[in-house]
Parts: sequence; C-alpha cells; structure tokens
Amino acid sequence: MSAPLSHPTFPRRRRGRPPTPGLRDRILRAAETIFARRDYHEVQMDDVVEECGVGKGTLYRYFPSKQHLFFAVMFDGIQRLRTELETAVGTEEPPAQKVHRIVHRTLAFFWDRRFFFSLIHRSEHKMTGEAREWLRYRSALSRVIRDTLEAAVAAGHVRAVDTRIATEILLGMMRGVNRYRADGDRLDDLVAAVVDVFMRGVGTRSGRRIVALKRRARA
Amino acid sequence: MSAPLSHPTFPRRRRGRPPTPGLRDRILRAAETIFARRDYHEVQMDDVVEECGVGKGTLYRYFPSKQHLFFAVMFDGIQRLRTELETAVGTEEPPAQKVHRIVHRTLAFFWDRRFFFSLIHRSEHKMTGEAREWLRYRSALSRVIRDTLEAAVAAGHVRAVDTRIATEILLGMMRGVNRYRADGDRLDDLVAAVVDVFMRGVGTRSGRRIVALKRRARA
Amino acid sequence: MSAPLSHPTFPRRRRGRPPTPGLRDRILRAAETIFARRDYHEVQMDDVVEECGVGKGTLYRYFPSKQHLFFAVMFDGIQRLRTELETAVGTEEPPAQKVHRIVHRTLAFFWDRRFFFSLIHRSEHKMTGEAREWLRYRSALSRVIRDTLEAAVAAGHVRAVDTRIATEILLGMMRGVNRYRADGDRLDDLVAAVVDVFMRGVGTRSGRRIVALKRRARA
Amino acid sequence: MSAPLSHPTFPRRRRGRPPTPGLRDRILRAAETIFARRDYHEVQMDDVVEECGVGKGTLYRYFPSKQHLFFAVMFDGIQRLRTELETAVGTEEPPAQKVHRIVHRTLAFFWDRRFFFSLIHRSEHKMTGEAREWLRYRSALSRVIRDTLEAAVAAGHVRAVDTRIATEILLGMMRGVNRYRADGDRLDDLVAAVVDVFMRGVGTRSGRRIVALKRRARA
DNA sequence: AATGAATGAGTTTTCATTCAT
DNA sequence: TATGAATGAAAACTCATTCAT
Repeated sequence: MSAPLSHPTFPRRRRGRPPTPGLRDRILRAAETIFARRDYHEVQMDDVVEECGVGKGTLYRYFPSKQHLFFAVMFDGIQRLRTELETAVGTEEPPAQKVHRIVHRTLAFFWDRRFFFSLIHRSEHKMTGEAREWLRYRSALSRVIRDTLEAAVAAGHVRAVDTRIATEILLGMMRGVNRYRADGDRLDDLVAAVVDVFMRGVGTRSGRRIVALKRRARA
Repeated sequence: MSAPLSHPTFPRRRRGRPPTPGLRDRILRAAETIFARRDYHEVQMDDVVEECGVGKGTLYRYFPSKQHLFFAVMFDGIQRLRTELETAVGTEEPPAQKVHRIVHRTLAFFWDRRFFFSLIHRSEHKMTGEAREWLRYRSALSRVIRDTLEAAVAAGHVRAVDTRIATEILLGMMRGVNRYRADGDRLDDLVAAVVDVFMRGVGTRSGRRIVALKRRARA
Repeated sequence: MSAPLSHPTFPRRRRGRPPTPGLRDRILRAAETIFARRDYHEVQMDDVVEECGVGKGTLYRYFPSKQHLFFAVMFDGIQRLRTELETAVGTEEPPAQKVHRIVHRTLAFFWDRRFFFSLIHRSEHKMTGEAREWLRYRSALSRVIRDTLEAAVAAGHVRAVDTRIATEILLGMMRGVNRYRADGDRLDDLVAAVVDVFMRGVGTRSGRRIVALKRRARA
Repeated sequence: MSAPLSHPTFPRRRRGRPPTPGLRDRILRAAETIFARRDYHEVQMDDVVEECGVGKGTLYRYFPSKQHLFFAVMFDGIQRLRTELETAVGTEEPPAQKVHRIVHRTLAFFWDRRFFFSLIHRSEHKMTGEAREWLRYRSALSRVIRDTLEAAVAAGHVRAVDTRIATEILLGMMRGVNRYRADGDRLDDLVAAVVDVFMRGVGTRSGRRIVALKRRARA
C-alpha cells in the first residue's frame, strides 16, 4: 500500500491512511454556513454532515463535540474578522478615517451572517472553559476597535470618551442596523449611516471634518 | 347592556373549583425569570414548573406549548416596555429630552433581562404565525421611538436622518452597552453615554443644546 | 337545614343535597355512545364529561375510575341484550325458529355499536377482577344462545354438534357480517344470510324445513 | 443492464458500519409478539425495545413512529397469511376442498395471535392514509377467500350465495372459535367444526359430498 | 352533591455521541 | 482513516385522577 523503499522527504511516515488534506477546513466552512443560518440548537450534527458531505464519525474525529465544533467556527470567523480589521487599521491614515474602514469590514462580514452569534449567552452556571475563551476572543476583536478609538482620542479626532463603552456602542449600532435591516437596504448606505452618527457623536470638530472630507471624496 | 336579572358585577357564582387567582401571572413571571436567564432551548418546562411551584399540567392548562409560553412572556414583556415608553413620551417636554427618557426606561427594563431576546431569530423558513406576530410587536415598540425621533426632526432638534435606521441604531447602542457591560457599570452612566453619543450624532445644534442643559440640570 | 320537627314519610332523611335522580343513568348512556364510537384508549374522560354535560367530579363520584365506568357500560349493555334475548327465547316457538329471533335481536343491538367490544382482551397478566367478571357476563349471554341450541338438538332440529362451539360460530358470524358490512347492507338481509348459513350448517332436515317455512311466511 | 465496471453482485463495498443483518426483521418479529399479546395502547415502545434487545434509537431508525411500526407488523403479518392462502389455493383440487385448506391455514396463523387485530377500528374520523391502506390489505386477503368461493359456486359446489357476505361469515366464524376457544380445544377440531358448518351451510349437495369424502379420507 | 381547576406519573420521540466495519 | 449504523439519556406533552370551593 505504501512504497516500502524510501521516503526521503517525510521520514516520520505515519501508519494507516493519511488524513485527507483540507478536510478540517471543509468541515469548518460547511459548519459555518449552517450555524450562520440557524440557531445553535436548531442545527443538528446530521445537517453539518450532510452539508459538507463527510461521515459522522469523521466529524467527531476532527471535533470532539458539537460545542467544540461550534466554538471552532466562531473562533475561526472572529479571528478572520480580526485579521481583516487589523489589516484595515494598519495603515497610515488618520484614525478618524479608520473608523470607516472598520465599520465597512465588520458590516460586510456579518452581512450574510446575521444570526451568527447566538448561544454565546449559554446558561451562566455552566460557564465552561470554552465560553471563557469566547470572551477572550471577543475582547481581542473589540480591542482592535478600541485601540483605534484611543488613537483617535490621542490625535484629537475623538473626544475623551470611555473607549470601552464607545466600542460597545459602535458594535451595537452595527448589529442593530444589520439585524433589523429592511429588504432594500444596501451595505454602503448602512455603513455611511453608522459612521455618520457615530463620528458626529464621539468626534471632535477636527475629527468630524476629516470624516466629512473623506466622504465627499468617496462620492 | 346588562339584563337586570343576572347580576352584572357578580355575574353568576362560578361553579366548581375557582381558578387560583393570579396563577397565570405567577406562571408568566416565573417563566420570564427563567427565560431571561437561559436560552430558549436550555430552558426545560420542568424548570418553569419548579420556579413557580405549580403542577406541569397546570402549566399546560394555561399555555398549550412551550412556544406559546415563551411568546406570551415575550409579548407581555415587550408590551409592558412599550406602555412604559408611551407614558414616558406622552409629556410636553421638547422631543430631544424625550430621547433621554426612552433610553433610561429601556435600559432599566433590560438591565436584568440581558438574555431576554434569544430565539427571535428562529430558522427563517419556518416563519410561524407566532414569529410574525413577534415582528408586529417589535415594530410597535420601535414605532414609539421612531415617532419621537420624527417629532424631534420636525421640531428641528434632530437632523433629517432616516428615522427607521436611526431607531435601529439607538436600539443597537443600548443593546450593546447592556449586553457587554462591565461589572462596575452603573445604569445612569450608560444611559448618559448612549444619549450623549446618539444626540450628538443625530441632533442639530439646538437639539444638542437642549440635551446639554437638561444634563447639567440633572447633575 | 333539615326540618327538625317531623319527617314522617322518609324517617332517615340524608344530610346535604340529595343526589340528582337519574344522573347515574344519564352518565351511563352518554358513556355508551362515546365508547361505542371509539376505542377505550381513544376515549378521554373529558369526552364523556362533555357528552353528558356533567362535571368531572360528579363522574368520579358515580364511577370510581375509567375502567369501572367502561365495564359498567359493558355490563349494562350486555345485560340489556341478554334480557332481550331471554324474552325472545321465552316463547313456545320451535327452537329452530328462535335462532332467527336471536340473530335479529343481536345484530340489531350491535348495528350502532360496531366498535363496542374492544379492550376486552386487556393484557393478560393484569386479569383484574373486572375482566373476570366480564367473562362471566359474556358467558351468561352466550348461555342463552347455547341453551337454545341444546333445546334444538333435543328437539331434533339441530344435529348433535358441540353447542359451545356452535354458539361461538354463530356469534362470530354475526360479528363478521356486522363489523365489515358494506354501506348498502341492510339489517334484515344480513340476518337472513346468517340464519340461512347457520341453520343449513347445523340443522337437521326437519330443522331446516321449519326455518324455511318460517322464512316463506315472513316474505 | 449492469455496467461492466461496477461489479453487479458486490455492487460496491458499502462504506461505514454495515447494517446489522436481519435487524429490521428482528424488530418486526419482536414487535409482533408484543402487539399480539397486548392492545396497541397497552404496548410501550420500551417493551418492544426490551423484547428485541435493540436500542430505542434503532427502533426509530427503522420505523419512524409507533404507528408505523404497528402497521408494518400488521401488513407484514397479513401479507404472509395471504401468501400462504394463495399457495394453499393454487392447486388443482376441487374448490370445495380448498375451503378446508383456507380454514386450516388461517386458524393456524391466528392460533398464537388471538389479540392480533385491535386498533384497526381507530376513530373513524381520522381515517389516516395508513388506515386506508389497512383496508386495502384486508380486502386483498379476503379476496383470496372470496375468489375461491366464487370458483366453488361456478363449479356447482356452493350455492349461489353472496360471496362477499359469505366470506365475512367464514372469517367471523374462524375469529369466534379462536377468540373464545376453551383451554382444551385443539386446532384440528376447530378447523373441522368450522368447515363442517360452513360447507353444509353454503354448499350444494355435491359440494358437501366432496368435503365429506375428503374428511373420511383424512380420518 | 356538584363542579371544574390542579396535579404528576408515564409515554413517545429526538439527537449528540459511540461503535463496528 | 472514514463511514454510517446503533445507542440511550433527556425532554415535551397527556390525561386519569384528586382537590378546593
């Protein structure tokens, strides 16, 4: 079955059938589309199995439980979003403009994931390690936003508000307009609306001016 | 209207064992505390039964299914909140100040109901009649806010923004600060922060001034 | 509450409200129509309650359990049938003709009670006293038929068959034609068919002749 | 018919855990013994599970509900009986003798299934698809008998009776002697009794003679 | 006595997880 | 390794019976 003579590149050849490459990712992706559509408890492992065309045993070989799978999906997604945000933010633009990028990327990410975050509020008493880890991931994400806001404060673009609270306010705004958006709503309009209200709300005179200039340029 | 023979106030000595007075409300209240703590699917009917010290059959006598109970709790709660908001809004104050009242009442309502709204995003394809009714309730609630904003626009306190979107933004802000609030956060501070950002964000110069005056008065 | 002075006619006057006369029978009758339509387990006490317009507590005052009620209905019914059969049989006719009367009365009785006898075969291991009593009632009923057959044997109208088995055969025939009768089937035709086959089957030459004569007379 | 590449007899090494061979039949058999002993509503799925030593989930994997299981048992049983009857009837014997075979096979089949047919008379108003199918099965069974009788009429062994009614009469006779048989009753005696009465009842002179000859031969 | 509300043991069914190829 | 069959603990709901007027 396996060539007995030589295996120069991978000296430590494992026994048995080698793992199908990329299978873990395939599962993860399939699970994401499922979890993004329905609530955690509405999703059945059979659905995931069907969506990604893999055997149930295989699923459990890669993820030891439904919860593990779910959190893996969440972490993966939030990680990707964080990476995107970090990229968006790692430029030389003035901080006030970065807010626009943040809002755009975030809303775009959740555009097709409106129901992505359920379950997070699991019964408090069984705050498992996983749930704690979720909080860590989440705050790593919001950290990116918060840091941007702090830089904006330092640059005099944003008033001296509590950046933690301001971050939650911004995230909440985005969730609100996305979760209950109307059929005709378009991404760019909602982005504009959110940025507009938020930056007027927390910006200084100069911060607001920067955003306004940028907007005019875009249009 | 009432026949003189059958006494209207004591219409007729009801026969059989009379219903335990207030039992329906007791169940509703117990269910609310349970549903507010855990996700719909984590809640078991036995929990509700235990919480309000009533027999399981009785539960089902008043609410024919778990879903019915859940929606009854939701509708009841949202109804109460709407009534509160309508009261808060039915004054002669300038519209800009009403926003403060709205935010205060709403945040106070959800302060102990952080996990109150789950499940609302049930799988879309089984949009049952109940779910549709939920949307009606929800929009009746947001209507109160939206009307206030429109009055504020008319009064020149708020810019000519899309009030539907502005409403979702405001609701989202409140949800955000409440859902992920820190341990030390106090209600009044979060109210102030939300009103501050929102009214600066959407207010006109005069609208902002009114809110600022009021705030100074409160302090 | 009770007149203290004199009660000449009913010296032992009971306390409290006197029982509603005829209530027991009303319940029994209502239960019969219900049980005749549906299987024991399909019938709910609430159905019975509704059918006879009596309170549930009252039902249980007269019959201590669903089983008791059911058996009371059965016994009552079978008793009435037995009485009818005894009347039908207590004439001076030749025995062979009595068979015709038996079949007619029995089929007429079950015509609207096609599903009357279910449950009789309760789980064998819980052969309660009630079930035993049922067997006694049932054999009292079949006894009437069997006696008639024995008289017919003695009279030379019926061959020397095992009358116990012949009785079951006759009862089985009747059940069969009634249970699976077609929509257009009329009582008299089925009676004729059953009597015809049965009497040819067990009758002697003279017995058959008697039945045939009678039939011609009827037509 | 079969592509040469995919081997027809071993079509393709089925993947995953192979179904336990004969499990469906094992369940069906276990369910039959249970349902044959107790009434539908007295039977609990746990009983079936225990009887065939299979997990509850497995039960539901093969039969999606209690009703489905029940009807599967019924259809299976009645099917087998029909096959037996068709075999018994598919000979060159004179029709009158076939009746004897029919009675023998049928009584033998029900000998240990005395309580097999309950529930069939479910509440009429909910004539589900399954119940309708039951009627089809049942009439397919009785059809075999009826056809035999018609052949017997054509052959001059049976009088010109209504064969539909005669069939129900015969089935009813068999049910009666079996359902209320005494402890000492033996199958052959009951078969003889039923055939005797029935064939005398419906037979012509020549039909009776044939049966009588056959009986003497058997003895 | 009569009534209808209240009760909870008991049943069907689901679905995450394990197991045999 | 990958697969799908097998499993059983857990959960919603029913309904005969009891209880408070």
